[in-house]
Amino acid sequence: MSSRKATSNDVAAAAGVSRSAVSFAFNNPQRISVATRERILAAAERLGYTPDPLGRMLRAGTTNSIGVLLPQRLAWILENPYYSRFLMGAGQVCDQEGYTLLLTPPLQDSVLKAIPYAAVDGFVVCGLEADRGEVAELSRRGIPFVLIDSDRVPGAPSVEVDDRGGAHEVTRYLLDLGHRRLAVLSMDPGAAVTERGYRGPLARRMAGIADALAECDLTMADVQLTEVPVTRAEGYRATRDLMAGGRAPTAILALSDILAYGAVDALQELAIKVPSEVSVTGFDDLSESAWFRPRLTTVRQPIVTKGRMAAEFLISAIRGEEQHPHQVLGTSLIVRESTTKPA
Amino acid sequence: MSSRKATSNDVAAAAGVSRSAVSFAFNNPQRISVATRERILAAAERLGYTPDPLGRMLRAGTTNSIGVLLPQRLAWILENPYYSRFLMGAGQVCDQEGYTLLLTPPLQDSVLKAIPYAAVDGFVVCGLEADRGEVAELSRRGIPFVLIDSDRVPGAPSVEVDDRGGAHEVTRYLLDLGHRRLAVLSMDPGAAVTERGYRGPLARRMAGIADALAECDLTMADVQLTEVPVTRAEGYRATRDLMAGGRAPTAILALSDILAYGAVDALQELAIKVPSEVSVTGFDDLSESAWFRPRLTTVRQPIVTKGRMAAEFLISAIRGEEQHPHQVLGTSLIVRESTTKPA
DNA sequence: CTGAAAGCGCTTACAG
DNA sequence: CTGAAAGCGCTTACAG
Repeated sequence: MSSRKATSNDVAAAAGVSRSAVSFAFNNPQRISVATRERILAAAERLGYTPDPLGRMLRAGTTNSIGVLLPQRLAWILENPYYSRFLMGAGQVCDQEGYTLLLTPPLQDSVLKAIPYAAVDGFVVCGLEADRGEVAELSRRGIPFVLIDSDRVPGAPSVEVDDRGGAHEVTRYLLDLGHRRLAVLSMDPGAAVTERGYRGPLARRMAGIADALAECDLTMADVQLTEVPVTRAEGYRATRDLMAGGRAPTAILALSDILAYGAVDALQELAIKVPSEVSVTGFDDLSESAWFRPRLTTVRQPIVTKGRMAAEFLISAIRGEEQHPHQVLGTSLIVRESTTKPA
Repeated sequence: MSSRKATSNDVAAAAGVSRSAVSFAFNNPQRISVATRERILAAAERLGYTPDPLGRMLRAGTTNSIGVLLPQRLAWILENPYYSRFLMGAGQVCDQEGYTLLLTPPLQDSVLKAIPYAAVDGFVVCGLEADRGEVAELSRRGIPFVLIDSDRVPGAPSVEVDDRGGAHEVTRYLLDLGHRRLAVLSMDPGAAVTERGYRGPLARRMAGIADALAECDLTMADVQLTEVPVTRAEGYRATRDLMAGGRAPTAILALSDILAYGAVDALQELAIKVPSEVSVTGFDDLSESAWFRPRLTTVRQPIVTKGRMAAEFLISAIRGEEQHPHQVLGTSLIVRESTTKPA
């Protein structure tokens, strides 16, 4: 038993047949006689032969794998329940269609650089807020891709959510309840983005908030905006700071359920009653939000559906079927127990 | 612009050089003159050429990707926070070492079948409770692998947690508090496993519980065992049933935090106070458990570390460095607010 | 029923 | 500094 991996050549030699026969034994049994086949299989077993997937893929021109091109390192992505949900949706389709899922984080901090190294039949591209050549690189590679959580790029298929409408609806709801001292707890857009304003879903949510404020003759200057990384601990910390400040809000509008959980944690610790003293809203409607106490009022976005559709569109593009240029999914306001009129 | 993807051949022809030169232009610039290089790059740009990753990988004999061989469909795996944590640990290492992560679910319901189709340099194998030839197939493929959450297989490297010790400790803790009417809320081991008793981590946890019971002259027959799929809703449902039964427990020992959350949900809905009327314990110590109300008493297992170690061991094996045959990580009982003496 | 050949796309010794 | 050749491992028309 040599240490080198056995190839179809070795098996062919051992069984006294050609490489074609070996391949047929594995992939096309009816093309060779039973006797030959058994001889080949026995030799393969003895040598510990297994067809090399890379050779197969190169030959077939297909990997049966779809890539998820991620905007951040894996450790951060997988910490975020939003991405778990999204990947679950994409995973459903992979399960169904027999694809594996390649998680592709930036290479040397560059999404662009990761593109040419992934052995996949297509990409779902996540959170590409500012296109820094990624779309061009993707087209150059000549494999299909679908954008999600991005700004719209002409000619690039995408699956989006009506973030603007969702943010408008929840803001309007709080305003209609009578709240005027609003705090917005937003996700940190990251250093790169600030120079030219918001991008992607966050920009749309901000616009939605502004829309609603304008309807009540208010502007963004009338709300307290805090931007933090999306973790429960950061939501907690930010809320403690907020409540310690001069003009405490009567409602906290979080742009993520995770941040809303942290906000409630902080308020409870400060013995401030939710919702009677301060209302709190989230965004996403993660499954925990229905179990959370108080049950969280939030904007539901169909995260799993988004993942599912993105993967479905991608796979039909891979198969050369119909093209789906853009798809916008609706949101809905889920009113539960964490909101009420201001005291 | 033809629809066929450009290859290094096309670029070579367009630039009037050999394919070697094209390769050098991309991978080894100093081997050719600046002028030639620029001519080649210009041609590549014009033709939209990008080196094909599959050709490159086949040649190099390396994919820069590690596979995670999963025991269930992606949709189920990604629904389970346990796996998110585990993948986060593995992801940390991938980030650091520049690997991508290929999620490889069973193919046609067979873990075995998925093995030869994944273009990876090695596998982390999860939850292989009963070895049905997977280990042999893995060895045959001739790439390194590390087992997680498995029974020990001779010669197969693994990273484990001291499930038995953890289960012993929490059971003993409840017993020492004075609880004698215990209900154990366990994960459903799946149809295949029951015939020959428990396997893997679940078997070890059961053994740990039995150890502790024996120390108080009790046996498994003295506890109420319920087995359900690991979701909060199932934990909730099972607990409602439990409390409706004849001899309601004074303590519920859940073998997963998720199930413990569901148990508390049910108790709260039944207006049964936790912990004063019924104590509840979990297993895992997910990050939410510290935020949960009442803060959950649970067995902490180092899930992220497990993922990290598995990936580290795998990568050093891929690099032909030292071998790490078996590693057992400790657990610890985290006592919080969900447990107290029986009423 | 079986084999020799071509080719998927790439890179790296080897000559010149 | 540059090119022709070999080869990574596979499969599938094409002959026989």
